[in-house]
Amino acid sequence: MRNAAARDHARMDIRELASHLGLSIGTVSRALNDRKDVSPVTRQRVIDAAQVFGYAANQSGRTLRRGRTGTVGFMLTLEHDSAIHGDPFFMALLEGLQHVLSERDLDVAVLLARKGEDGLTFLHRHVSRGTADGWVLSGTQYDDPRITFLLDRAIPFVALGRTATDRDYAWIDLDLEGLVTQAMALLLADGHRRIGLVAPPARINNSHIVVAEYRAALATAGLAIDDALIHRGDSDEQDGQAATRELMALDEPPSALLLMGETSPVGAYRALRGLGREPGRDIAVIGLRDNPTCQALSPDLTCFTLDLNALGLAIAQGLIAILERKEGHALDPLQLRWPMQLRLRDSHRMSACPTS
Amino acid sequence: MRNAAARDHARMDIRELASHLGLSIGTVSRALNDRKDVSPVTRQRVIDAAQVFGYAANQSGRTLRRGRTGTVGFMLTLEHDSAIHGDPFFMALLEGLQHVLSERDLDVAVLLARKGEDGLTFLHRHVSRGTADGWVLSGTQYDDPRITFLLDRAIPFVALGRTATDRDYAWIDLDLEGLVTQAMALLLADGHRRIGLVAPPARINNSHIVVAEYRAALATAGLAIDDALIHRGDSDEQDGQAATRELMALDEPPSALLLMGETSPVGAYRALRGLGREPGRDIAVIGLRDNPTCQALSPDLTCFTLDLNALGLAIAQGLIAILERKEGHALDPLQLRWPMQLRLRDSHRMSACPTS
DNA sequence: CTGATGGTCGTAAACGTTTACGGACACTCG
DNA sequence: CGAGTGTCCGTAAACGTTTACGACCATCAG
Repeated sequence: MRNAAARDHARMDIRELASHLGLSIGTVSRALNDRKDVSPVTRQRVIDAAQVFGYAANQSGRTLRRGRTGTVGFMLTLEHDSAIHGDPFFMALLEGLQHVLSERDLDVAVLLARKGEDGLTFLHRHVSRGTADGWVLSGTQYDDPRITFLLDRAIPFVALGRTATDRDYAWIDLDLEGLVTQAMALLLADGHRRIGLVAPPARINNSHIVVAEYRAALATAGLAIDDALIHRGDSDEQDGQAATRELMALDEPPSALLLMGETSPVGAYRALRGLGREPGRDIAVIGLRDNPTCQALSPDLTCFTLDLNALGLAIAQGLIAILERKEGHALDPLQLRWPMQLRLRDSHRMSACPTS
Repeated sequence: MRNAAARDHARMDIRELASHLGLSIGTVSRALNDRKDVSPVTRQRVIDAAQVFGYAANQSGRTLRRGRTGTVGFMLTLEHDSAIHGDPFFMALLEGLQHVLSERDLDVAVLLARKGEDGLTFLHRHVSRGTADGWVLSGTQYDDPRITFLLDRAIPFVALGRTATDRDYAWIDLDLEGLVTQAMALLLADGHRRIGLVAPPARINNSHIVVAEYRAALATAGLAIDDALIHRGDSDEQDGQAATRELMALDEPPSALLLMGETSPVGAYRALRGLGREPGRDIAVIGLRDNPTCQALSPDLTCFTLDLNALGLAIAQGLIAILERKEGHALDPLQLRWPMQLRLRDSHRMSACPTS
């Protein structure tokens, strides 16, 4: 027996709400979803009652019927691969995302891969369950099976980072080419001839881009390339420290370091001081990004700045374009290298100018 | 006409899978959900087929029927209130959470409040929609309406941080009492008599706890309390800097600083150096936590350590206990002050011992 | 007065699962 | 041989929505 008074404190039904109002569930639903075929006064009455009773349409019922969830999934594998990941204030990126998506009545859900769960398995599970209407991928690998999986199933998504595939899809990546080019130009102009590069691990796509651009910059300047000056590692603090030690132990150590990991500069500072050398005085250091961690460094780290919030906005807009495209209508996907500005601070200057 | 061949590339149905196998949907469902009344060979056949076709039960259908979502919501308001929040590596906490919940086949979804959306509105929306079976609340305020809301609706949840209510509910909070006591004992033993305190803003519950404990420590030591030495602020870098400047400008500036914000020490270092004073030499500094940001500081910051992963595990276990309790069975809720260890590094030592 | 029109609303059929129930069949035991 | 007992499976009714469809009524033109 369906009786409002007899029911306990469970969540309120649309049926219950309708009976309270003396209306049919159809009318209630139409009123709440802003559809026509409802008189203005009835509509207002329904909205008010929903407000009073704290009713909101059950997500599962609505999703089941509508065929879409109203949710965008942000996939988070808890490996510290991505450049963005380790950053606490990738929160700012989420903020930007949610800001735009809110206007379309979409929610953002950050989904966590389970312990030991492969990224593809994770995505597979959520996609076939229909957890979200669209996806934001982060931490993209050099050869990332998730991309082809989503493309094959025609699931809307935007990837944060490029991969090695030649298929067309939407991605936004940091403009690492421009970034390395700018940094190298600065160091070369300052007279540096031996520049150490600390790059991400080879499984990350960024690694290849960074190294290629580094080589190109040297070649353009007519300088020889010494592979011993190129280090690939986990792009964290520990690796930054180890890499710096390794590079400084060379017969001809570098006079400048370019560190492409978020927290690598912290380790580099530590390693340099362990060797009795002060960054910004004995050696030039350029970092990747002025994340909060690097902002704590002294002397101030010369590095690039990034408006994470704006990046989040762009991702959201790209995803919305895909979600809202018409059926047959093709769409050239968003493919954007996100520019970053070089901020000159203290760590790249040298008291004593190096001689080659 | 329901025809497998005629259907396009949409997600696979349980009906479609069943017809492929020549079984009824009931049997397929039972096989996949590990229920009895299915022969072993049939079960294996179904599982294999699901694997091959990449089938996973639609989340909405399942949730609708079962009455539970299999998801735990982690509520994230993007204000930088909480001590944990601003920390990127609150990721470690999520990792611990997911680790335990995975064993119960639960997923973690971090839900973001919309731009300008009140925390209570956000929670209200998701709870009445039935987004998750249980919730983890972070960034709890001194007087937090979310707590009473969830209690009234009998929704399972664990709060990360205490509030001012006297009702019984499950929470885990940092053991700020022990933390302040330890730090004050250390500083007092070192002969410090004027100790500056940088506390969170008054709307945060922690603020009251910290200040009370600070006062108690001074009283126990038989020292007078100078309210001018107590600063309340946003517990971020900017505020740490401003607070330090302010405290050092007093007629009798403190000889030691106790900073209860995650990134406050960064600002404090900056401010002190701006005044020509070196932390760990001219003044003693103790920070809250060795988060990645503070790990970049030099000299090394004396502060507390926290196993975020273990904290996540504890939260998950507390939540599971609530989710799995029997109907009539009462349960004394988890209420835990999480201990933190003081790590002595360099910033609390002083070359010249202060005289009162 | 009659038929058409338009505005409101109720009815019922989906959406994809899970699960209580019952049926078919094989086997065992008296 | 009959009844009882399992095992395995199919049937159908939920779960809470949205929405196509049709019914009803008032209004209005002819």
